[in-house]
Amino acid sequence: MINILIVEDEKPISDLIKMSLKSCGYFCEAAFDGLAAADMIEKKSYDLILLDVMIPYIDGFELMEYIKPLGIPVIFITAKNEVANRVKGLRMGAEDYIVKPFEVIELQARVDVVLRRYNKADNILRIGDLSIEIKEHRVKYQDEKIELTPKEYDLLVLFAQNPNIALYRETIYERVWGGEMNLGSKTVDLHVQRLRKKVHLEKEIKSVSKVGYRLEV
Amino acid sequence: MINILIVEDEKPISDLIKMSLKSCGYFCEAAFDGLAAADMIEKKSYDLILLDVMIPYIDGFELMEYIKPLGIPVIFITAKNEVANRVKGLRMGAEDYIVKPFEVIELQARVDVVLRRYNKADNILRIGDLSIEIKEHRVKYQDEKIELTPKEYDLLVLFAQNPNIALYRETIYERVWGGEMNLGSKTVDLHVQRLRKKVHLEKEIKSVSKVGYRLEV
DNA sequence: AATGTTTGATACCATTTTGATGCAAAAATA
DNA sequence: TATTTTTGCATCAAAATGGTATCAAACATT
Repeated sequence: MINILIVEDEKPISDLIKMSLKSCGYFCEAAFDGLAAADMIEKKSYDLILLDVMIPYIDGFELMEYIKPLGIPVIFITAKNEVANRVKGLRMGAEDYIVKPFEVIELQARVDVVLRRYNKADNILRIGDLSIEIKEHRVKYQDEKIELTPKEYDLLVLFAQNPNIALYRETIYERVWGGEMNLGSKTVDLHVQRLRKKVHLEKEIKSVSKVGYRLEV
Repeated sequence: MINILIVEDEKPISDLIKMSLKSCGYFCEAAFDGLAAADMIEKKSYDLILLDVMIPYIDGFELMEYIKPLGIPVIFITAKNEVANRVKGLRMGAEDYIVKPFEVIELQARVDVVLRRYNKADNILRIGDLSIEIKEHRVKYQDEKIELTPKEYDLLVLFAQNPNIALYRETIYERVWGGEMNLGSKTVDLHVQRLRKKVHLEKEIKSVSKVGYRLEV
């Protein structure tokens, strides 16, 4: 779950952002001044911070200095006429900025881009203690690397992308191997067995009689 | 020297950009339509492309598809009322966009940010005891100079700029050699072997079965 | 032209990946 | 419960893949 902190003193704007990002599946929290924001950042690690420059107590730039060493990406929120602030923000290491008033869809696109850049957005799939890093093409079970063969990896990604859905053998074959499955082939079964063991999902990958398999999470 | 390509059909704007980036120490070239741009990109490798969407012959989005596999960052240039285009550009993988008419200083800031992000500005890349001095085009292993051939060097830089990312053989070929890889060619493998030995990254450059290679740091 | 370097094709080997087979185990069904 | 169907799993051989040595063409340098 991706955590975004919105630091913005104008409540209507803060609410608008929160709503629109929630609708993209992100979890958001709001701070209405710099002090509150600093507190929240200390307590919890966020994946992204949306930061207005003109906020009470501690301004956005000061807060930025504090955030920078943490390596959390920041998108500045600035008013239309604040070119100098925008530039300053970028030079200070902000990933991006957005100008008030903004189109919601554009905000979403920018957030997606920054998260993608930081490998936060859908790059990591999780199933319990198992994590699949897509770009890295790497699978870990509690920080311990697991070596998978290409077919096993593809199969695992397919399950991870379709949790709780019963997948027909034919569907699995088509998606992982491509093309039609020979009638009576046990290729899929075989690979499921091997995968189950390697990634400790013996319980979770259930067989569905007559159909195929389902990953339960 | 950093090379920037400006793809923009309005001459005054193109000139303005060129002048302002030159004053920042960047080397700039201009293309006034999509076709010309495609030609230039083929001939030479740029560090950054500024791309207007509305250009003759081949539009910016099409061109973007072509640039994408090359791994060259793109900043879109859009008109004020083209929100949809901006969003589309970002979703297609643009690093950023800038809205016409823009403040010169802001353009400079954005260019700097993108270059920094791609480690183009930042001169020394490090992988353990290995250091790559980009400007000097020099590689050292614990102060001892290592002689690399041009292809080996490019390959190493590609890995260094994409640590922990699994790179497909096809991607590697496109980025280092340019153009399509012949099916079944072992050119990439061969160069990876030679590079591994020369720079003592036998352990770190891992092969990813059926995919390609990943530099682990 | 002669030399050395860079590059990529080819062939070969070791290793890994793969899927077929047969049978045991489990589950579904009568 | 008995029977049938389906799934789990060990074994093994074929196929695919990556690593390596060799070699010749392309290229630059003298």
